[in-house]
Amino acid sequence: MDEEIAPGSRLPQERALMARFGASRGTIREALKSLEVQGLVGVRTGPRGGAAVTVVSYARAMELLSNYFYSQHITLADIYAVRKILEPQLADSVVGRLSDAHLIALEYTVGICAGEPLGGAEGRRQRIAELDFHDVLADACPNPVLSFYCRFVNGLLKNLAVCDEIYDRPQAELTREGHAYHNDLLRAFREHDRPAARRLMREHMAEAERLMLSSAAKLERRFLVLVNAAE
Amino acid sequence: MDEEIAPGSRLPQERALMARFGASRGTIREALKSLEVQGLVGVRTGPRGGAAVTVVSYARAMELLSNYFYSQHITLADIYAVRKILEPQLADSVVGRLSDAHLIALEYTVGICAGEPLGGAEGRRQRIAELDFHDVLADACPNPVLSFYCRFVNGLLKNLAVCDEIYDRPQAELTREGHAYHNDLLRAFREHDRPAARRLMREHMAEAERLMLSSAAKLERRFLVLVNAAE
DNA sequence: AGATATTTGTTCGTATGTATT
DNA sequence: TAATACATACGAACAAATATC
Repeated sequence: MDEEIAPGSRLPQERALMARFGASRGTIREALKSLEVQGLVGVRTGPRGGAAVTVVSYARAMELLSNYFYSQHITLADIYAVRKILEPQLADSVVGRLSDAHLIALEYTVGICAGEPLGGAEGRRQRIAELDFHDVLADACPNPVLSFYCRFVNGLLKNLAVCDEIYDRPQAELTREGHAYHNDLLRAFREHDRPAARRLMREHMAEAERLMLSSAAKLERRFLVLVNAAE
Repeated sequence: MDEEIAPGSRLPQERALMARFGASRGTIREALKSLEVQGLVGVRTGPRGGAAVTVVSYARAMELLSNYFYSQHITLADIYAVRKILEPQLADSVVGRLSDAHLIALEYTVGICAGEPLGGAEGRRQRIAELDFHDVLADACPNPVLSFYCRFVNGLLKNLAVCDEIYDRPQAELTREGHAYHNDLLRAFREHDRPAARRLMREHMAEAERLMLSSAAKLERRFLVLVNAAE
């Protein structure tokens, strides 16, 4: 029973499925398409092709769940209300569990954010790298639910329209504060200092929330000025 | 632009889509199937039928995300690590925001769990009602991310195999404690007592975690005894 | 490297079922 | 009840991709 749904195991080819279910090609293909969209199977052409059971990837889960949130109005305050409580728990959970590869990946993202605060496309790369730091932690987290929840909010911050506008302009304080906190967190992880990791992350999130909300408010005011000027 | 993706707006019929994209019926239908599985459109037959844009429902999002977690090994400890931090925040966020309908729904679930602790199918209904209490809170939560995160872990607790085994046997302490906490929470919500709501929920989750982990450990021991006896 | 066989991908024409009017 | 409009399903054929020899 378990072997039947083991990743990598292959489904019968279309012709066999047609015979098995007494359905036409089109119907079988629609069913396979459904499974494919859900990320449950992958389909290849050619000899030894066909549908094979796959593990649903994080990327696919993220895409599908994003569709749900598309119709919900999400604010920066909503996101940070969640991050403020999840991220300290995440930091706690990875203490003593970071491999050398994880530490190198963390260092790499810190390095990208080391220089001067930048705007435009370069600044955006800095912001993404900051979020990648947190993605690495989620990657090392042994709790699958906590890990997904954290990565998903990171994804929201990478894609949200409001954030794009903020990321477009240089964020001096945000960049400096973020870099300092990530450095301190890295040290805490190296020294297996669980209380410090938790505390630093809590402060980091509180500061990030403050600065992001402040930037968003500035943009809002600029927008209102433009609207008033147009009237 | 916005009106084009407004829920309820209808897509061109299949024949029109065939002309628009220069594709055959089968190809168009596979594309529509993809959108349908993602919960983005609903398709009806008959006159005034065809594909219409829909809002992705919570139920669909839950199903699709469940596929992702199917391949991840989730423990009760994982779930409660998340619930312990999310639910107090949820309780806080709904203070002063519960409608009469919400309060009635909460009362209803509390009523189901009022009697003697039961096992089997009846006991399972009690456990589900306990989780429905938390679902109502999520329903009233103004933060879409927090709301979904809480409801999803509730869904995990409703479906997890380990939980089914626990729910099958009468859980005296779990039932009594849960009923008491839900009653106290209800009072805190009525009195708009934010600190009390947060504190009660924190204690409630800590107790629930303790009792659930203890029950799971008992089942584990019983299982081991059976295995040893069989050898 | 190239020919070949295998399997999915796409198309067309047609027939059937179903909901609205 | 009958007519209409639309999705749903079928089957045969051809095109494209890909592994194997």
